[in-house]
Amino acid sequence: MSRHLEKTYNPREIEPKLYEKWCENRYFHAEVDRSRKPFTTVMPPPNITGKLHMGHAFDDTLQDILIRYKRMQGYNALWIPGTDHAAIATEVKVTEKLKAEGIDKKELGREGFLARTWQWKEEYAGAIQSQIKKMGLSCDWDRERFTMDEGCSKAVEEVFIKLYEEGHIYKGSRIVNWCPVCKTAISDAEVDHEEQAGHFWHIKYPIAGTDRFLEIATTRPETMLGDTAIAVHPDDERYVDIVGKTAILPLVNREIPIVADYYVDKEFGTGAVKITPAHDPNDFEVGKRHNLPEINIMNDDATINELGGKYAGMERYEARKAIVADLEKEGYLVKIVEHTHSVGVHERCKITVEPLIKQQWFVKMEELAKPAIKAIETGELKFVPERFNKIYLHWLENIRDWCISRQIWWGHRIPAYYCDECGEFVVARQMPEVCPHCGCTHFTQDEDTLDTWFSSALWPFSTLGWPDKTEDLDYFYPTDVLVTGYDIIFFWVIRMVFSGYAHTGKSPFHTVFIHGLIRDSQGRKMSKSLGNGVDPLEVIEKYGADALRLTIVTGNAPGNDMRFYEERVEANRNFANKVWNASRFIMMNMEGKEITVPNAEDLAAEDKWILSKANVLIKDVTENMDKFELGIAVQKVYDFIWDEFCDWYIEMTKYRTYHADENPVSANAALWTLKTVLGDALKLLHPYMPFITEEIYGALVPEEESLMMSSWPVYKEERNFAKEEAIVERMKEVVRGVRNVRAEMNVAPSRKAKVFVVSNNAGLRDGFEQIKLSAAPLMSASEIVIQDNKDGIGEDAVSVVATDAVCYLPLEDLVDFAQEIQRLEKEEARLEKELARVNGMLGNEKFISKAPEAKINEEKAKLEKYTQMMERVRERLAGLRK
RNA sequence: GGGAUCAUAGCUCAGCUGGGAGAGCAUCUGCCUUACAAGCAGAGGGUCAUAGGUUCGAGCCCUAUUGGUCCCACCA
Repeated sequence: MSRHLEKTYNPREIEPKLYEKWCENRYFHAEVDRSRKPFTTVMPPPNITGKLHMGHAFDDTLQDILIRYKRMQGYNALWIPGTDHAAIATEVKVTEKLKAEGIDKKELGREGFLARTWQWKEEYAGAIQSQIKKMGLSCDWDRERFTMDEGCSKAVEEVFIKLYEEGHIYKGSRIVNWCPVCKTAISDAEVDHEEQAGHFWHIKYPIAGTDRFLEIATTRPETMLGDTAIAVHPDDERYVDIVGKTAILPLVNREIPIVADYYVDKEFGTGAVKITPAHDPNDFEVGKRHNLPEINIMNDDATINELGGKYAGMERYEARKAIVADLEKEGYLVKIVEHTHSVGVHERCKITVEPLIKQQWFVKMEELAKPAIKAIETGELKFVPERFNKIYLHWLENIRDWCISRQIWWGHRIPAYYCDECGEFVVARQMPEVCPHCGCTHFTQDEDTLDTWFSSALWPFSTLGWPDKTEDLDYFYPTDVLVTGYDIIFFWVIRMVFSGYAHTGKSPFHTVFIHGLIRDSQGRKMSKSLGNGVDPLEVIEKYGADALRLTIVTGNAPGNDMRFYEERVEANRNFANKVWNASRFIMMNMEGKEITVPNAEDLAAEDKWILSKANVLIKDVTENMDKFELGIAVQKVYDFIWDEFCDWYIEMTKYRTYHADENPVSANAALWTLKTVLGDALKLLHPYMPFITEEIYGALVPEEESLMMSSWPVYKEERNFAKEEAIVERMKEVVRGVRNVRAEMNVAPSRKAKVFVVSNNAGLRDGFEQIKLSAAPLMSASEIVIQDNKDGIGEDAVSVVATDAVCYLPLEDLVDFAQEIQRLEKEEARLEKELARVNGMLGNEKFISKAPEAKINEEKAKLEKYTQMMERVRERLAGLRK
């Protein structure tokens, strides 16, 4: 007995109810079960800085589709959810919030600030969790994690110590990207480059002991305060004689050497470069080669420090102005040239970063990168789409050391302890008791915290219990697929892969499934400042989560960006409604009936046809999903349900179900087929539209506990019905032809007419005979008469030519002869074109000799079919023209 | 400077390993046919950016060009 479905599909009511049921039954939960194969995915942990946006909805929907699919296939599917502490990003947000409350972060102190941030974390992680639930994501809530929870923190500490002990982590003074607003060092990956209009200031430096000058050009004149040399190319004839001499730094009056270095490009500018080792990464290198002093002229907030003489205390751009003015006044400024160049900005606050020399902690990357590179070559790791292999490899092959220390409070504090006496440090799990260097017993922990990506890099195994050797880790790790956007390959994917190899000896996943970004309808990135972001929750509220999910995963190629259109969500909501109503109709017909499995011979041709179609669909969809072609897969299900199943099959069952008393066996066969095919279609659709499919399935198959826990349909050889498929396809041609004629002649559907089908193919006539009652309503036929001759068909009947058959509509009083001739002439022209094409191919000797035989036979069959059709059309035309 | 990617119907985009140009939306026509007007049945609309090449056959493969987007890179 089926349960009733409500009259209208109402996602708002259904969705939360089902999600609750899934959770209550713990369907999302996975435990170690050695009898089954695991399928594991970790959710890229969203930052606790705010609500989820469309990008998350996209990313998470893709994962949910994969997880639900694999779960139905019988895998022990585990999807670990969680959130990321997002070090700097969160610290900035909390600081802003405090500021709005009139609280200065420093007043609160480290402990107080962290307490407030944990409060913030609770609030936002909760909001994120409820959003995830709204989207229907089937992640294992019993295993929800946070990058700063106890286990993850332990993993971070373990990794830091291990890498330090192995010599992969070092502390050193290097040029780092310094954010003067966040007042912390950041990694290269956190710097965005922006093209900015700027200037080249050409400045002349006097050469000591001569009356000559050396002209240089710079985009950052204020850095001259820290110049410690001028460099020229060793082979530059213009400057050969002055290498080894010194120049006088204008305004500062410091004598600086003129050195020769291959770094300088002879062709560029004047061929002479000012060297500021403390404020430029290249100059830093040059400085090392020539043992130049490093003069840091800036404070942490990018104001000039005491080494900047009269400019001390000025903000960097203020100082720039003042210096340029002074240079001009004193005659050192040669010229100013307009120049656009790329400027590094901090991705979080968009402030221009300042390269500065700082004591920081670094991860030495060269060795660690090697296995991650090899992983692609050996195929242990692959990207989908494949083109992202290159991007990944290019970055790894040119990797630089990773600056991991941050001068902020929110994050994992570096486990290094400094002796209060001698200043030496010890890297350890706990504060040491005695200093190995001086024997002192007082220590202070390093104030710095780690880059937020340091902990996310461990996510695939820290969430499974690493560094402990847990059962979970042994069973679920390595994970299978990682789904993420191309924008964080560098930040995250690469770091997970090398971390996986370094700490577990394995790649943390075998496949990285990369997707693009969601943009607004004009193709712009969704952003807060533009106010063009679309809130997934609002869309869900209006159209339901299923419609949103379907929209997100269709209509774009893997790895490409997609534009978001509300119209598309609406169209998909309409599809949901279509599925709902079709199901409702089927269940209405099933009402009160005991449906039994029919004998094969009781199945009508149309039953076999749709079963056959569904069977192929199952195979295709499974193949597509295995290749991560999720959009293609669901498009096929969509087309099948709407076109084949609803528009053809359901329509064809109406006669039999409406006249069940005439032939109960046939009616049962129809109902059974309806139920079976709908059931399979719901299964195929379930990963994409979990809510509506679960709700319907519950009513359709109440004896089963849940659709999400049911098994994925499989292709069955015995469901191939080629003969019946062919007959129904022929009948569809007839129906289309008749409909066409009626439409063109403006005959109302209410006006039923007799249809004659004439064919000299006995098998086809027999097949048509069996399905004519089912097909009649589709063409508003009062009766379909099938015969092998034209007896009883008036000369003025309109004819439609189909493969192997002609059908006639005696529409005497409705037909305009001239119009009918025109119609047939159009048909004749179409066939002529087709024949020309086929004849062209078959008449081509090269085609015959080189094309595969199957293709040739295919074309030969077409030739025969079109020739026959042409004969009939011409015959008919001749008759009409008489 | 290097690399990726895109250019297909009015709009947004599919088109898997080469084998008769597709979808959704929009437009037009006709239908309240007892599951669905969030629907049904039809129609119009494309030199697949340009030029070569490979092939029996190219939207698809190769080369070049044009135009857009993006990523990477230390050019002072």
